[in-house]
Amino acid sequence: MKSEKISDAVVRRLPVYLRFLNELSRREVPTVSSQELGQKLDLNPAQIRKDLAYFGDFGRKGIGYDVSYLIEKIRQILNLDQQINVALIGAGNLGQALSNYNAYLKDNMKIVAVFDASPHKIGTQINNITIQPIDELVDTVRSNNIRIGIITVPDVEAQRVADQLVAAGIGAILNFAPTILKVPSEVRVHAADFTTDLMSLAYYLDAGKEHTEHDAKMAD
Amino acid sequence: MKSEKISDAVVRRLPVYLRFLNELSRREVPTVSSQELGQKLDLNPAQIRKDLAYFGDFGRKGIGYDVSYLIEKIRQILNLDQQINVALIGAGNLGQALSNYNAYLKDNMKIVAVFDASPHKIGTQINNITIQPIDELVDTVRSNNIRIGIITVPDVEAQRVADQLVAAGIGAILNFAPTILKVPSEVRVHAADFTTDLMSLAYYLDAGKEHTEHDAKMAD
DNA sequence: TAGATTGTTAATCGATTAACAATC
DNA sequence: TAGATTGTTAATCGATTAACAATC
Repeated sequence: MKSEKISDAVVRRLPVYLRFLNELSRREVPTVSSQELGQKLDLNPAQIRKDLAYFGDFGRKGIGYDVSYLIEKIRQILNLDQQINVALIGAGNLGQALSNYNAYLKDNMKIVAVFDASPHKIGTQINNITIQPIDELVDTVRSNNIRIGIITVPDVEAQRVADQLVAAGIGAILNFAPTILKVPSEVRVHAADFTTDLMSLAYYLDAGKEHTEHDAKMAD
Repeated sequence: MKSEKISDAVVRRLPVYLRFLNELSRREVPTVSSQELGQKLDLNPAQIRKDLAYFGDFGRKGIGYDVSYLIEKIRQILNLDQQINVALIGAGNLGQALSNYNAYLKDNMKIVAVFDASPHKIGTQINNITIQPIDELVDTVRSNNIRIGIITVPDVEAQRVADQLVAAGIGAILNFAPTILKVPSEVRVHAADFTTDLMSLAYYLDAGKEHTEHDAKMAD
């Protein structure tokens, strides 16, 4: 066990490992090598070994990694050995869709509160959770030990919601709004806006279209 | 204009620039410096200048970047000076939520077809688009010049859908299913699974909880 | 034992940042 | 002109990959 600084790139790969290990576990595969993992996950085996070695010596030379043991360890690393309570702010289409993933959010993550600004949504239920007004956000986050907030409100409201999450002592935010949130450095933010993803994908499309780069302002 | 290889990191920042530039344009701000951009977007100004300089000399020394001109240029770089047709496969909750973003997808990206496997969804409308059976995917993608596919089907079906998109000649895929898709190297895939994001965020939560690392298996 | 595979060091590769001459 | 800001080179920083001794 080192105490180097772990990079974000490493942390982002851990859930990917976990997901595949869970599948192996379901199939009752007892051990797996870094080579096998690398092949399935499109990663370099050396990278996988290095990633895991940051946190401990989980493997056995000549054998590989014990699937159940590695699952247990990664869950510990990701704090998923305890229940992590999550709040969802914004009960529009996207928010409702995400709240349905509660079932998928095994591994101890759970959306336990949903907030919305719209008066006619407040009080209604969504997946057995009663939608609360945003005024109640700070109190509810505090009293329910909510550690992560998912922002699915419109663009212009995102920063205000983030401010309230911060005020309530949130640890991390997953932001689906297309805005750069300003938060204190101890609060982790991940951008999850899919329109940005789509636009960057468009860049790679020219393969099929011959890269026609004629000078439009030639006549000058 | 260089012809170096442009890294994915650079390409992913371009839509972020574009988004903020569009806002400046709306506010009728005529020019912007790399310093201002950097401050608003939490990026190093030198990085912004370098990113843009890969594609051309868009700025003016002593002045900064002309907002409208830079918007035009970034849109060209991202192929958004033409309409990019997008298909959505999987009309569940998440798929429906995303299809509502069509309005947001200014900048010339448009979901033009929606597919689903479920017989009782086929034929119904979603945002004025008739849901088609997945059998029709290959033909529709080809005949409508669809370049990007968004996968919102369940886990186990994702690879099959990806195979069909590839067969139809798709250029890029945005994958919301928690699977590593195997596709030929000329097809670009972005993972957009939010459960993975959430799990990696959980890693950063220990700040508040004192990192209690007691050996559970001491008595041995 | 022989074969396999880890953990880790060293080498490589790539991305970010600093610094500054050029110039508007 | 003086001040501001670009484009770009060089320096730094960080992440990935190769290689291999240790060892199951």
